[in-house]
Amino acid sequence: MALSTRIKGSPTAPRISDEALRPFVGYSIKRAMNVIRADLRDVLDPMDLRMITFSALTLIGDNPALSQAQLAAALSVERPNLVAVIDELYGRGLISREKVPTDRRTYALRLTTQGARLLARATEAVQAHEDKLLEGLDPDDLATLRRVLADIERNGTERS
Amino acid sequence: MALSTRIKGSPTAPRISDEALRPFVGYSIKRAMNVIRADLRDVLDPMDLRMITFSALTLIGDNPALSQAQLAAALSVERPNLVAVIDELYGRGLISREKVPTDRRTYALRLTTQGARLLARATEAVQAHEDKLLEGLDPDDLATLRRVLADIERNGTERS
DNA sequence: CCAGATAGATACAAGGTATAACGAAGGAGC
DNA sequence: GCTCCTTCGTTATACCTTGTATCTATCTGG
Repeated sequence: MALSTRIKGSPTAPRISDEALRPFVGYSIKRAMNVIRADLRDVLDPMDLRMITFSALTLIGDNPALSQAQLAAALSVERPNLVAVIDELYGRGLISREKVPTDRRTYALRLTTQGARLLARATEAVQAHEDKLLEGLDPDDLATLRRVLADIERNGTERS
Repeated sequence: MALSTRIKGSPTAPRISDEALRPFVGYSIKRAMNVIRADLRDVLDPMDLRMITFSALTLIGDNPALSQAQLAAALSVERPNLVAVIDELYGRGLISREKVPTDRRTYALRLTTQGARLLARATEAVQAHEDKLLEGLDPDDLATLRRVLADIERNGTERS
C-alpha cells in the first residue's frame, strides 16, 4: 500500500512513501479503523445512528435491564460520555428507562419495540458492511486477527 | 445471549457481556485502537507530541522536501487538518518550510536538526511502547495482522 | 448513624475528522 | 497571449470522540 499511495490524477506530485510508519502496527490499525469508520458512517447515517448509539442499542438488546454504568463498562467508555447517548436513544423512543426499586440511583435500560426494529435493520446493514469489507479474506486469517487484537487489548489494559 | 450472572454478595454491579458486538471485526479493531491511543498518548505527551505530529515528523524525515499535500495524501488526512500540525511543528522549530522555485504554491518540508533529534527520541519511545504492547505475540500472527489490516484498508478504499 | 463508594448528570477541554470556500499559482488547449 | 480548470495552502465551521473534575442523590459497610 505504501507504493500505491497515489495523489488523485496529479502528474506533478509524485507518490510519497509511508514505509517509515508501517513498522508500527498501531499505524496499520489506525488506517484500517479510519476506513471502517468512514464506511460505517455511510451505512449508519441513513438510520440516524452512530457507532456509539448502535453499539449501545446492541448491548441493551443483548443485556436487558442493564444500567448505564454497566453499559459504560462493557463499552469501555466513561460514564459521562454515555449520558448524551442514552438521552438521544430515549428521546427517540428507542429505549425505555425504568426506575429500579432496589436501587433508586439506577435505571434499567431496555429496547422498545421500535428500538428492537431499528436495531434489527441496523445490524443487518452493519453486517453487510462488514461482509463487503472482509470480502475475499481468509477465515483463518480473520480468526487470527480477532485473537491478536484481543491480545493487544489485554496487553494494554493489564499494565495500566 | 448474555450470561449476566448476578453474584449476590458482589459489592459492585455485575459485569455485562459485549458478545453481541464481538462478531464485528470493526468492534475489536476499535477497542484495540482505543487501548493503543491511550498508551501512545502517555508515551508522546512528555515530548509534546501527538499521533499526528509524530506521524508527520516521521514522514517528513523519510521523505525530505515533500509538500503538505503529499504529506496529507500519504497520511490519509484532509489537507485542512494538516495546517495546524505544520504550523505547530514549524513554530517549534522542528521543521523548515522552503519556498519551491518551480512551484511557488508549495513548501518543501524538511526536518531541522532539532526536529531530527526529537524524532529520534520519539521513535525510540514509540518502538518501546509497541514492543510492550506486542509482547508475547507470535511473529507470524503479527505478520498476518499487518497483511489482513492492509487488505481491509484496500477493500474499503477501492470501493469508494 | 456515619463515612466512603457508586450512579447518573453537568460542564468543560482537547483531539480528531470532514466539508465548503477562498486567493494564489500552475497547466492544457486554443 | 488568454481562457478554463485544477491544485496548494488556508480559513472557517461542524460534528464526533474521549477524558477529567465536580455535583447530587443514593447505597453499603461498620
